[in-house]
Amino acid sequence: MPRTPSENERIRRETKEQILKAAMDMFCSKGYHSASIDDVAKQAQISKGLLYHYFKGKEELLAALVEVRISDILVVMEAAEAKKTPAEQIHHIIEGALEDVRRQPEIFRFYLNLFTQPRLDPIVAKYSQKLMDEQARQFEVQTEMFVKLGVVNPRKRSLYFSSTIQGIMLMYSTYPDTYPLDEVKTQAIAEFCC
Amino acid sequence: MPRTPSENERIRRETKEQILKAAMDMFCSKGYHSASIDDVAKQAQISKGLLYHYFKGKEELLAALVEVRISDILVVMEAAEAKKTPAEQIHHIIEGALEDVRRQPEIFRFYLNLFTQPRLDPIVAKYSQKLMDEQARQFEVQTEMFVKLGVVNPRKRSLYFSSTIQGIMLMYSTYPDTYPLDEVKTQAIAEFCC
Amino acid sequence: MPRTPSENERIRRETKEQILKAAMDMFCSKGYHSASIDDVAKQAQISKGLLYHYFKGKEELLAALVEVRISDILVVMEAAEAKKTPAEQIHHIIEGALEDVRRQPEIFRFYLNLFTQPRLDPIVAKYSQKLMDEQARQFEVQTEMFVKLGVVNPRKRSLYFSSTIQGIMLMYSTYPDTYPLDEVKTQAIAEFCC
Amino acid sequence: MPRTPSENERIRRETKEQILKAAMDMFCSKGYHSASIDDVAKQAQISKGLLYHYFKGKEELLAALVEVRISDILVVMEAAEAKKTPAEQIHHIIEGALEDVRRQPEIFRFYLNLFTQPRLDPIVAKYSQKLMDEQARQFEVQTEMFVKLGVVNPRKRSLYFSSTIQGIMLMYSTYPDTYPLDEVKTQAIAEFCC
DNA sequence: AATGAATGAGACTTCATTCAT
DNA sequence: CATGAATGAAGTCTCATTCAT
Repeated sequence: MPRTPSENERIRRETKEQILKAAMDMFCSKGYHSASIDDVAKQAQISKGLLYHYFKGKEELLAALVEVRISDILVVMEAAEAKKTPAEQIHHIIEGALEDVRRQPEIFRFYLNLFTQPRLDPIVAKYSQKLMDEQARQFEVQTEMFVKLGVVNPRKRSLYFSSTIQGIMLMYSTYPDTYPLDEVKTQAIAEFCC
Repeated sequence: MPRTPSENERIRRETKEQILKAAMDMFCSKGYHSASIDDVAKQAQISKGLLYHYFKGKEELLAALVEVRISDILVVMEAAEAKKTPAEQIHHIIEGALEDVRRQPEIFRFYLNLFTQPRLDPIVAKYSQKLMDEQARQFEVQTEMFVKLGVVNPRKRSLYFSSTIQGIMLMYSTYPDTYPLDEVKTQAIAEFCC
Repeated sequence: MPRTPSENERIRRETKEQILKAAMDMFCSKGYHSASIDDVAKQAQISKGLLYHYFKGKEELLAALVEVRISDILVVMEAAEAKKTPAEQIHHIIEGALEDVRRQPEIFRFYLNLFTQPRLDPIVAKYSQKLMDEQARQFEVQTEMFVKLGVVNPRKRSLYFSSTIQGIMLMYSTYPDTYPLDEVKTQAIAEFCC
Repeated sequence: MPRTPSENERIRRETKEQILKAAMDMFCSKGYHSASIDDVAKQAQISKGLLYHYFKGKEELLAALVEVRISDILVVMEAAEAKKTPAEQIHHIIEGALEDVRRQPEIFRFYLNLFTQPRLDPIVAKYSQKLMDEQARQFEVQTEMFVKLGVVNPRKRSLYFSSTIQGIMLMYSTYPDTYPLDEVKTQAIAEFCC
């Protein structure tokens, strides 16, 4: 008795989700290169064959995860843009970024790791670039906020802001147990939100 | 007649140096996991066998490079400590860190990549930890400088300072062609050196 | 449709058997250290990868073969114990041991070779020890037979018996073409079975 | 100032001796295949290069050791032949063989290991064969003793005798700490020397 | 949709041997 | 006589991917 098409569709979606979650888990805990397809399939509790049925290969898993990451960034930025004043907008970016790294420091580490991957790595570089492109696009949006805020050199200020936030995220994800994220967040808000 | 011990010593030193340089090159351009021993040997223009004559394995190459990195960090910090006023000291740290990343952004990227490697990676974690330990030690030294500077909460300030510097280095090494390092450096000096 | 679990089970069993047979062949003809995994895989007409799919490594092949050997020894000893009189029991041990070496002198040679391997060989020693332990256990059983036989010093007699049988097996497996196994067997039976 | 020819000759002999001793040590403790040329050179406290100056390769080391073994066997057999009565002759063989294995069980193990090496092992087989040939030659000498002793079937008796002695040596070298060599020796003498 | 048996390229490493000095 | 730097073939093992069912 064959499944109905809609049921098939649901199974497909759920299984894909399950695989992506497993891939994120394994990539985070072992690294993209060290995590094997076997690891991912076992974590997702499916067979290797089925994994290949859903994703063309290891690379496509990475691609899908990067897509998710990009859309996550977009969500935060769009929510920020929806705020009325530029101060609120920047405040929202800080909150969004720092609360995200607080929730899932390993995931941030993973993307940062991707980012710092050698550009010659034939597979990884492509997706690293995608992330960089998206970040550059969001940088323009953010700079516009500093323009509205009326600072002297908005582009430079925006860059310094990004550097600081990235640095905080880097350090928190490195020392998640001891880094006083709240206090540092306050300091950042004080410096950039007026 | 055998070679004299001193000549052997010279050959050993030079070949080791050559290998380490090749290893740094390949690890930077392909990443630690993706660069093969073959790659390193070819880059160093020696046989795989000779590489193993000098280093017990791939891991020992990494260990040696990490040692070099740690001693580089130490040199900057000691030079900073030798300065008379705390403002000069912090200024020297900023200069040291940012000029280093300007000279060799890929090398900074490589160590950052090591840093963001999953802690479960059995080989890499050990050396990543070594770097973290050294950085923690240097953080204490740096905090002492902020104490002397008389800021309100020196530890918090020191942390925020480190986060900012790390963030700048991260972003510069990501966009070495467009990032206005000089201007950002000026901004950082203005913020932290008084 | 996937294969049924039972069919997979069958395939696994058969392939494993095939590999173990090939391993025994190659170990016998080239020795444990000299036979390469490639040799075994080729002999079994499978790929190296599949071999590793079934056995964790070369050592596990050896382990599996030693298990088989131990169970072979057990079978003979249990059959001997089932006999009614001690004379019959000892007679059965002689028959079992000598007919085994007659059927497969190379296999006996292989295990003897394992036995005489240096204790420091990190891999081999473990399995050599397993064989020795089992032999020691069987020696106790055998000594009990000599007790029942009523000889003066049963332990010493049992040891002398074992030495003789081992020596015969050693010499037959060394000169299988010329050694008069039947006549020597008769001599041994005459000496030990009354 | 060059050495005198005779001094050179002495150095050569001593160094060769030293190397052979080191080779025996390493082969016994690690096995012929597992012991590396480096191991032997280090044990002999000389350089690899010098070892190759004295011996063409690993195989020649084995050859030289086998020569030594053969001449050791010969010494015992000739001493036995010099005895007056056949009973004394056989007694001397027993003493010679068993005291030898008592003194150096590992060395006996090593040669037995060589003996049980697969015949296809291209290197080892040759020397294993040499040992077998010599043993066969000595077997004839020994059989003649049993002829003089007046036993019914001297050839068969001689074979049974060899098997027993070999078995005792095998078992003693396997359990040197617990095997009651003296008592078993007495038993063997009682059985074969009258 | 689903399984896991099967493959083969390529990774790390060891080691007998050669050679310049 | 003596050294140890240097080589390269061969070995063990991993893993992304394919395929029959």
